[in-house]
Amino acid sequence: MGKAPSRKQSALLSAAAMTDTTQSYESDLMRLLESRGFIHQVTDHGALDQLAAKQIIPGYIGFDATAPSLHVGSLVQIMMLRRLQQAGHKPIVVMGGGTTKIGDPSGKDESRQMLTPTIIDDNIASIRRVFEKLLTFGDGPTDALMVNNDEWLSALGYVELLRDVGPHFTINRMLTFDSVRLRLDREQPLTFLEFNYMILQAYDFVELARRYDCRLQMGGSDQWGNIVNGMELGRRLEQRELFGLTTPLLTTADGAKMGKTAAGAVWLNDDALPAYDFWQYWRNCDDRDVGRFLRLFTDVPLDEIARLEALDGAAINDAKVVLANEVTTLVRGEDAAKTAEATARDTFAGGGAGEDLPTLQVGADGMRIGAVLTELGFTASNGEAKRKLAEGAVKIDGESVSDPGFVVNPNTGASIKLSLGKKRHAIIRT
RNA sequence: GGACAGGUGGCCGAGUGGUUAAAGGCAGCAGACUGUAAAUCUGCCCGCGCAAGCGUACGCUGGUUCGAAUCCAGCCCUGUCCA
Repeated sequence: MGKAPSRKQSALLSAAAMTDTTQSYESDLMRLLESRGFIHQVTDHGALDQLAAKQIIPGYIGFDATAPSLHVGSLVQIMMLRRLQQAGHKPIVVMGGGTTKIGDPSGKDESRQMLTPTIIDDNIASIRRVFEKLLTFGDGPTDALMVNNDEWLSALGYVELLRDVGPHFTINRMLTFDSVRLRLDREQPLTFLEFNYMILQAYDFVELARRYDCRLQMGGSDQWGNIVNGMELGRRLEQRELFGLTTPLLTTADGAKMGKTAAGAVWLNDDALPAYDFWQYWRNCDDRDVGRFLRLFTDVPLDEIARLEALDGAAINDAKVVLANEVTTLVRGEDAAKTAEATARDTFAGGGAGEDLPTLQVGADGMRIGAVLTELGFTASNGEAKRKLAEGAVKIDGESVSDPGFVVNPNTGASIKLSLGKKRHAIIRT
């Protein structure tokens, strides 16, 4: 309650600051990015603004192909490409098929596993499905494009690469990069293989500039070094001015990296995470994150966001519902969002059980409650299930159950609502 | 190739012969309070088993010992310095 005035004040202040910086840009692109909180660092604000004001800029972001789906941690970058297209420019999605064969040292505690080409190709095809929801692909001047850097990287000759690119990198400089230093400081191995990653990544920018007249690379703030490398290499090899822009490193208000929950990563693909869980992820975000997330991850107008994030106390929950609905609609589709919202309403507000809850079929003889919990993924093991039972965290149709011998056995045709804690619910049927 | 330091549970990090399934912290889960928030306090936090109990675990393999994460040997891996 006491916080109310300061929250309102800060909203006003940020609105004022927003107007201020926004007015200093000529291009729709820079105004849009600035006002929605996408800009952390830009290599040359003014020049990029000028260029964006007078021509279509092809810009790219690189993505991993290490898994069949990207997760929420990549959503800022995806949205960045969406904004680029919204502002009338051309987004290029670069899939790191070639670099995935090597592994990226950036901030990783251990070397990435190398994947076979078949797996990488499958991953790329799967990841593409999310991009198709958020970007418009095609052959037009501002249509999105997806390319695999394996196309050019695997064709490179070692001697040629050394001759053309090698002279432009110094080891001294490379050693100063965070991605490298982190590994050295932590006394973790960094192989020559991985060390070369930054060279290949820089080369991507050169190749994209040649092929598509790509002028801009974007990425997370941890990619700044790589981006600058690419720019400089491109400038030297192509005599062309290139730009780099990074997004703020996105952490939740309590400092954690985005996209991790108890159950694991918050995957974007619908076959990797149920829509209900995806929706819940956003619904459960920290109060302090709502406004920022609305600006970054939804197309809700700024004045509406300003209103939503100024809501006080429990009313901020309305803003979280809007956030969950909007993001889920963008990434999973409108139907998924509606069903998830309805389920949440039935379950939390109504105390019932919505249709979108996870469902488990048990046999005619029922199933021991510990096994049910583990089967649902609510607990990791039978032992944990028993602990939760002892803690009184498990409820059947709202009634606490603590007996580990309890057998869940719904009547035929009927269903039982099983809950672990306040947030995790499931439906059990025979 | 040599010298030195080191490899402990998801992570960090104590532990140098027994009451050690292994201190402490972080992360996580649950309970209380709330608003499906944050903060705070409390409990839990290897697996199997209703339970008694059993099985695994301190880089790997052997050995010493009634008993080892702890001692010994060999090996593997990492770091720093030297060549």
